[in-house]
Formats: sequence, structure tokens, C-alpha cells
Amino acid sequence: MTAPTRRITLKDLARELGVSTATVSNAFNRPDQLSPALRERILGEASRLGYHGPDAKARSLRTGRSRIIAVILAESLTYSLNDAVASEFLSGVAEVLDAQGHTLLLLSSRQTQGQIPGSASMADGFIVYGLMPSPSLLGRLPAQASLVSVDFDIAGRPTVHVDNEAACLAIARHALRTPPRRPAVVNLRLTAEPCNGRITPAHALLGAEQTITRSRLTGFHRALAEHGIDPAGVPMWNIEENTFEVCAPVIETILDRPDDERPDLLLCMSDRIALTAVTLAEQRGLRIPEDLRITGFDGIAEGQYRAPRLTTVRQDSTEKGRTAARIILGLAPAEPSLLPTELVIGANCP
Amino acid sequence: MTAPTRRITLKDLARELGVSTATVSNAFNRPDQLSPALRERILGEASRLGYHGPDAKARSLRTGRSRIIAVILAESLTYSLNDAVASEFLSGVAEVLDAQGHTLLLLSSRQTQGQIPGSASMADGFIVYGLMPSPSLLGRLPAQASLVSVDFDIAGRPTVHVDNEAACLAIARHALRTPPRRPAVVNLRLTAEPCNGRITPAHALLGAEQTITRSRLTGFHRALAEHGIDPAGVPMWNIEENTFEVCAPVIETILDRPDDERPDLLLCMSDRIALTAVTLAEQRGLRIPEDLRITGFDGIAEGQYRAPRLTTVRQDSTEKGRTAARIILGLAPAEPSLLPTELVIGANCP
DNA sequence: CTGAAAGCGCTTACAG
DNA sequence: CTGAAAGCGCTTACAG
Repeated sequence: MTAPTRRITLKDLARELGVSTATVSNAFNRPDQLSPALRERILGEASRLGYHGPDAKARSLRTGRSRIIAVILAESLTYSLNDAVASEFLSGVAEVLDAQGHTLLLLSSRQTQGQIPGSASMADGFIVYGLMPSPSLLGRLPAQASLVSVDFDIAGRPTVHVDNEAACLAIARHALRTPPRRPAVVNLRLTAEPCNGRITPAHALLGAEQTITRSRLTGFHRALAEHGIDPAGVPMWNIEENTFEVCAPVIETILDRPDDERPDLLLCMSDRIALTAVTLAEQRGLRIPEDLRITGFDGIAEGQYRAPRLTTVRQDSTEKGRTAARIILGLAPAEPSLLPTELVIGANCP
Repeated sequence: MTAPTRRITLKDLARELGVSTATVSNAFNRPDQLSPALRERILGEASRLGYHGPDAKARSLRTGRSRIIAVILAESLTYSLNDAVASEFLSGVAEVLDAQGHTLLLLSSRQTQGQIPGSASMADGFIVYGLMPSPSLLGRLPAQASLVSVDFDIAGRPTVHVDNEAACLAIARHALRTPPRRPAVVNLRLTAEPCNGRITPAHALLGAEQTITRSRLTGFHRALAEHGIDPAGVPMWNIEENTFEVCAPVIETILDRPDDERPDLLLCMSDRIALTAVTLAEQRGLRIPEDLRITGFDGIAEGQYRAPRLTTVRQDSTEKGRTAARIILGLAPAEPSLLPTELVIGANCP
């Protein structure tokens, strides 16, 4: 009770013990630099005095490294944290960081302030997920920090990808083995301008370097062409946000068409879209798969634990996260990484 | 291209401009401390030289504040990020932090290393979610940091709670209006020792200060007693983790009992448990609600967007997160906060 | 409105 | 194996 109203520092501890600050620092950081006996004495005294080890702020300034890795999410944190695919990705990142004594800072490129808070620059590395951030945001990141992009490319930086086109080719080929009369595609963020509804020729579409949806669509179109169906004649809808709330009205538009205009095959860009379609179709008394077949993308748990089980492409989002984290920590080579996908055939599109 | 191989600092910028470092600092942090013209000149030169503002590490050492808030989760990050309730909570926290220019650091009290990494001590405040962390972990947090606990109490610290007992009393009263023949309770982490299965008298139970499950159970028991049912005669099961994978085997045990022993009312401690029960009951051809009625807790979206819609208690996890964040940032008084819940009556227990 | 100077708490060559 | 000293990049009274 020597009234330590002030927080105790390494210097205090050194003075108390009659050793230099270097030795105390070594006791915590480089055990081999001092005798075990002395180290014991220092650590013992430290815990007696309530000193929990070198201050992280000072250490990070001195060493230049914070042991913090930031993930920059394309969507808002609110959306991302509630999206199964993004959550799995994050949990993969967290798993590896955790095992390496690193810590996860969550950022969104849709930050309220319009820009990443300055405190973000504390991070040693950045994992950018889902969408090309604005050039100004990218420019603000510390030049020496490492960077890896996921699901899109940043010139000269390592990337983690899934082969979207091949995966969509495979699932569409499977679906088309039973010839549909009226196939249709439900896209996710394909249009240059926001659009929740039918895509018309007037809509400009994003390029393959801006959205993975484009590659997925290419896969669908290749399969359609193989089966003698002109892709240009296949109607497309678009959805801006991968949530039930945003999907539902668009899906309703599709399902409420007259029987002879309603699609009998819905190629969806995500499981969330597909699940919404299943739910709304069931509510309307449509039989799945007799009246309507539906395919998804992602392989989220919710689609596999319900009846009818979803036909989809499983991508291992967790492994994506692990891979990105390994690259950022230098545990894996800083080169483009392409992860496999798996066709999962469920009861709603056998 | 004056070969700035080294990162540019505030000092460099000051020298370049012929002003003091204080003035450059003020240009970024206290616009009112210098003339607009000078400030313009400084900011202009800064962006020309690629200086993006004061270094966060140095600033945090100097000011003692990092603008980082840490959330310490009871479960692993992998689990928490994939759990709907925890995700919603985090998104509420993120929303408020974001609006205040703060940033979210994710920690788990189940960190692989067995303890929180040192970098965590950089945070200005800690939100502890879901479970009392070990005293040693609590002791390692910087003494001057602010702390708020959610769903449990830490002596002398502000807390955010939901009235679990009242909510469970209400939902059980609703369910018991149709008298069950064989009611049962499925708990979540109620036993002192891990238990996935039937709870026997041999099991020690956690206290109300250790787990919210205890308060929920008290609510159920009060309602049962009101209806003349001896709570001691109501069988209980327990589940350790709120996932389909862990719930399913326990639920199967329950549903696979002979017809005259199988419960016809399942009071579940979470929607995840309830949804697992619905799925497995449907697979067995049990009619809901005729053969089996099921209630949940939480009000997650997945339970509301499927048929039969879940009967549950909705708690606003997002608001819980917002409240905790407001308290930690000093935007709300540092006092206990009790959030309301809402009884939601669905088709699986009308 | 502007500047000189101290110091936040630590780590790291370096010398002994 | 141990210590004296420099300095990471910044902010903040304080004096002018």
C-alpha cells in the first residue's frame, strides 16, 4: 500500500529491484538474456507490484509492430457480422491470428465517417475482404503494412480466391441435366447502379475485376450455351444485399408471375437468395423440385440443415480466412491462392 | 521523387515547412490553434509528401488512449462469429463505436494461448460478453481501463442485462395454457461439469451469478408451479454449445424415446436448440404442434423466416451491444441497464 | 497565433 | 550476463 496511485512502469520496477530497465525488459521478452534466478526475481516482484508486463502502446511505438491485424470488410460491420459467409471467413482469420498471438481489428470500408479511423493505422497488416476499397482508402493505409485481398484483386498484392466461374459452370451443368423450360438467374450486386429487381438491357454491369458475381454469371452462361440455351434469352434479376429482407420482395416478384411465365429453374448467386426463394415458394404452395428447382452458392449450414436440403456450391469460407491470415503473417508465401469448391447436390434440385 | 525511402514523420514535415512540430500537430488535431491559411498550407504539403496524419502508435502512447475498444467473448471467436445472437450483439457494438470514430478489437477468453495477448491492453475499454472471465484474466486488464459486463455481473462494474427470469416466466405461462402431459426443459450450459445429455440429481448446477440459464430456469419453474406441476418432476437435458452439431445428438435422445415417454412440450433455452428440435422432429414425422410443442429463446431471424414460425422470447441483442458500447464510451451513465424482451408467438407453440 | 522542450514507456544495439 | 543511453513519433502545457 505504498500508494501507487500512478500506474507502475518498467522503469519503476527496475528502480525497485536495483537493475536496469534493459534487464527487466529482457526478463519479459528475451529469457535467454539473463539468468533464470534473476528472471524469477524480476517476474515475482512484477506480479507482487501488479505490473502485468510491458505496455503495449509503448512497445508498439518502439518496435513498430502492434500484433494487430485489421480486416477491412466491404459491407457494413452490421451486415458482415450477420452474414454466414463473412462470419465464417472472419472466424478462419481469427483462428490463425489467435494461434499466433495476434489480435483482430474489425473495420468497414463503409465506415460512418466515410473513412477508416486513424487508429486503424496501428495494424501491422490488412486483409481486405469482398470488394475493392476506394483508392483514397487504400492510399491511407500505411505504405509499409502488408496487404492481402480476398475475392478481388489489388495489383501487385497477394489474393485469396475461389474459382467462381468453374464452380458455377459445374452447378449449372448439373441443374441443366434436367432441361428447364424457363431458367432464370438471380444475381448479387451485378449492376453498376443499385438495382433490386429485373435486370434490363439498360443496366450497365460491373466488370469481372469489380465483382465475383460476373465470373459466376460467366459460368452459368457457359453451361447454358452448352445446352443450346441462348444466355441472352435467360431473364436475370439482381439483389443488392444478401439478406432475407432485401431478397424477399425481388423473389416475390418472380414467383408471383403467371404459371406460364414463372421460371422453373432459379440459378441463385448465394444460398441466402436460394433459401429465401425456397421459403417463399413453399408459402405459395409451389412444389420443390417439381414446380421449381433452385440452386444456391456458398454451402452455408442453414441450407444443409433444413428440408429440402439445398443444392449448392460449397466454398470453404473458413479456410479462405485462414489462408488470408497465414499470408498476412508471413506463414504462407505472398502469392495468389485459389481454393477449391465442391458441388453439393440436395433435394431442391436433384 | 526525393527518395523518401524512410517513412515521413511529423517532424520531417515541420522541418520541410519551417514551422514547429507543435504547429503541425495542431493543424491535424486542433484547427482552432492556428490560422486557416497556415493550416491549409500544412495539410496541402502533407498530402503532397504522402503524410497521412499523426502516427497512431505514437499518438496512443503520448495521449494514453488508442480509440480501440475490445470485446472479450466468452466462447471462441469461431463459435461467436457464427452464432446469430453474438453476431447481433457485436454488430450493435460496432455500430456505436463506428459512429464515434472508435474501432473494434475482438478477443476471446478462450484464447489459444490461455490468456489474452498483450496487445489487447492497448484498448481504452473492455466489453466482457457472456461469461465471467477468470479472475487472472480480469486482473491482467489495465486497471484504469473502463469495463462493462454483459449477461453477468462483475462487482462494482456497470452491466447490461435482459430480464431472463421474467421472460421465461412469460413464455412458459403461454405454453402451459395448453396443459402438456410431459413437459421437459432443454438447458444451455447449466451444469457445473460439461454435460450433453440428461441432467440427473448427481449434477451440480451453476449459480445464477455464473450463468443466465439459471434465471431462465427459475422462470420456467415458477410458471410450472403456478400450473400445479412440480418442477422437480420435469425432466431436464443440457447442452454445452449452441450449435446444430452439438444439439442434435441430445435432441435425438429425447425424440427417440417411446411415444408414451416422449415429451410433448419442450421448453428450450435458445432458438438454436428449438430449431434443431423442429428439424429433427419433422424428420421423424412428428406433427408440430399436435405431437410436440417447442419454445425457444432469442428471437433470431432464422426462427422467424421458416415454417412453422418459432414461438420464442425476442431479445434485442443489437440494442444490447449498442448499450454496452455507449456505456464504455461514456455516452450513457455507467450504471446497470436492463433491456426489455418480447414474447413472440409462432405456429410451433400457438 | 506560434515555437522550444519535456516526456509518454518501452526496446535495442552497444559496451563492459 | 548486465547497464547506460538513445530514440520510436507524437502531444501538450507553457512561454512568448
